[in-house]
Amino acid sequence: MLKRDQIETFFARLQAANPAPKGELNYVNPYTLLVAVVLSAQATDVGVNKATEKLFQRVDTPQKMLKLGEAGLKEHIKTIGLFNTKAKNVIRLSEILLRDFKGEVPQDRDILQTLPGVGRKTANVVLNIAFGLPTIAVDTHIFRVANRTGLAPGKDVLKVEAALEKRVPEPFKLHCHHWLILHGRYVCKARKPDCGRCVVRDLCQFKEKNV
DNA sequence: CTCCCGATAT
DNA sequence: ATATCAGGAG
Repeated sequence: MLKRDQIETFFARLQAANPAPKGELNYVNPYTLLVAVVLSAQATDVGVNKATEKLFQRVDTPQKMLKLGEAGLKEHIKTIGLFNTKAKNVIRLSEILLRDFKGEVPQDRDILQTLPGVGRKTANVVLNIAFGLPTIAVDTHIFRVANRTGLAPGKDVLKVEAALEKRVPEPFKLHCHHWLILHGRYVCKARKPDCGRCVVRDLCQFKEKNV
């Protein structure tokens, strides 16, 4: 496990490498962000953006989504994996938002998690990105980076989230999600980690460091 | 733990 | 050919 001063250095370097980190999923408002994140499960952001580009031009509210309908939605997202269940979830989720929340996205994690297709990770992303809260969403990339480096080891995503919550210094909390995910996607990759270009290589506890 | 399930990288 | 991709539900 990394020490406190090492963690400070860790994030200071990621911040220096990427001062204004942003996610790579496209959206136009909290609702479309929620939909985009639901669609992004086990899919690449590039693939999701390709499908949502046309979709969000026409559909950016729960009302319009219900007007489009499940069949219409599937037509838009059929290139995304797991599209059948995702389409069902988005339609049902939109019905609930419209009926119980005046068509708006609740700013509450427990409520968000009651929506179909929305788990803890998706809820945390929406709270962080759409509403600016310092929640830490642990996806596949962050789980891998946290464990590999020794930043915040844990056997499951909940434990990693708790460890990050404890160990990430306050000034870095708001954007740590983006720094970690981008680092995981482009440098600390699942298959072939690019340790040669890693800015925290000297701190990292990964045993099989590549050249 | 299994199922969902297309596109992309390796 | 196969592992992986901004996971969640039964």
